[in-house]
Amino acid sequence: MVTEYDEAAEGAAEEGRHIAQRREKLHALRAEGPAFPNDFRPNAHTGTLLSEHAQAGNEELAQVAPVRIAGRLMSKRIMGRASFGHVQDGEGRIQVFIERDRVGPETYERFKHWDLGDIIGVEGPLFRTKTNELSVRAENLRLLVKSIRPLPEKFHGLTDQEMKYRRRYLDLIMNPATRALFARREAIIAYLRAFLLARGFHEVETPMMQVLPGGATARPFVTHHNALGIPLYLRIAPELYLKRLVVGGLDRVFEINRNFRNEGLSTRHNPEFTMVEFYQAYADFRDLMDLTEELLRGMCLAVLGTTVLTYQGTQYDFGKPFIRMSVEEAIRRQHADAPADLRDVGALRAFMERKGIVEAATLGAGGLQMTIFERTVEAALGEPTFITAYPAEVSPLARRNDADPFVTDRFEFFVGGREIANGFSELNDPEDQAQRFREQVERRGSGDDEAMHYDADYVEALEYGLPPTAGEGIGIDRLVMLLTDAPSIRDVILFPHLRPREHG
RNA sequence: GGGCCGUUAGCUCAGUCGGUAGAGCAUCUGACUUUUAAUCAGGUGGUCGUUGGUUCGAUCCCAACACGGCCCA
Repeated sequence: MVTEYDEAAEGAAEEGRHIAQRREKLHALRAEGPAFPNDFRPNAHTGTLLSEHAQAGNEELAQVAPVRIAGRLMSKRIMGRASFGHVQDGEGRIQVFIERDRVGPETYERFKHWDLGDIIGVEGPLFRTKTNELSVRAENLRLLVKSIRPLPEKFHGLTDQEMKYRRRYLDLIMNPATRALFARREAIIAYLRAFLLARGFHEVETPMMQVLPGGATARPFVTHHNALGIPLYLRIAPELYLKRLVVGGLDRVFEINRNFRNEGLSTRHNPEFTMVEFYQAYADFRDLMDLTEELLRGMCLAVLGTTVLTYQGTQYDFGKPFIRMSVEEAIRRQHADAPADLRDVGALRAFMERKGIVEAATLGAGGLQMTIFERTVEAALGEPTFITAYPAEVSPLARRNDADPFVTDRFEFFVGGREIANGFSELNDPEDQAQRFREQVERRGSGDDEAMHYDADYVEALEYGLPPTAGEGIGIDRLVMLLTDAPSIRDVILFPHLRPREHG
């Protein structure tokens, strides 16, 4: 039986000698006065100090006013009546030099019993040591927070993947690379937001809890609203709400937020993931391909400083024009022996049998094409590539192509064999939309629990008139993986979902 | 869902061809006023993932389970 994670019980069971010793030190502190003071105000950060005084020698440093820094004690080297240590704050770490005769014997004695991980405040002038390291010569020294749990070992740090994910704070304390990765994630999202705002898009928030889950084909999470006595679904996509806003006259909208899909956990899937979706009226899927190309190229340049990125040992060039080809073209390019008629169900099934691809019996030609594409083509799409002309059968919200109604005006964007974005000219014909929903409901009836529901409220909105619009979604986590060379989606999500730990 | 690998001290790991375990760091005591994985001397610390089985005896062999990692679907 899965029991709720009992932190207190687990903590007590884990407490060994180290924690007991530190607890005793904390109890001693309590006896002396407030053990968790909050009156120390640093006036500097380590990273800034290090960069501002990178060139300064001791003569220049003598002219600089004393600094006050605060942070975690990460190393401690006691050499009799003087000691060195490193203090780490949000920007990095700086060395502090502590002399008994300067801070006084009482403070010095206390310092000797502080532990790695304790949060301290240090005040004093900057100087350079014999080995030329910029350091703070402590004049005042205070313990601000007693840490009662020991940090991971200082040299190897924290390498256990599970613990990095479960106790991300430790990962952030111990591994500067983790902090750098999430800083880059922040920069990517900031760039994206600035890019869209600069082009007149409005940032909005739409419901995360929905009466009908829609906008994508995926299984939702279900929750329950007590007062209303109804089930509510965590959204699988914001799409249908964003398009309602376009009906309402917000011609350009976007939302950056979480979606929830009830799927397995893997290096590429987290049940909640971050997407940006944006909609632009009076534009089509081609306009969005151009926009996407500009966005990603600019983002690479801004975030990486280059348009050539390396992911897991392979280079991808975002500087040259992205490849564009249709689904059918891509299948033909991959398979010299592909059927002459890629829309003939019999021919497709025969082909799949030859290739050993198993598919659901209910699929039509479009669905079969997509199965072939997903199983055999996707992984081979290395360089930045737009795949276009997706079958209408698998694109229930996309506008049909005027010349070829078998396909829709839709694209997906791939790099390194992975789907990063999905966009299309929106279906704004309410009668066609109603028909597509009916087909989805039929599919749902025959056992496809990822198929969509009939959203009458959305169809009604379309009946007021949705301007010709193009929309797109970009998976932020996968994009961040790409731009940070992260092998797992868990590396780019601060608190990825893991199976809860059982105990007892 | 399937395959492979892993789980030993707070952390990083070694090890036992079956006889209840070691190192480094951390921690504790002592020495040391420019060190930086500080150094030197001494000490403490483990139900070896869980549950069963085999055995005189299991951390080691076997099975199941749990959790994680990688690969595949």
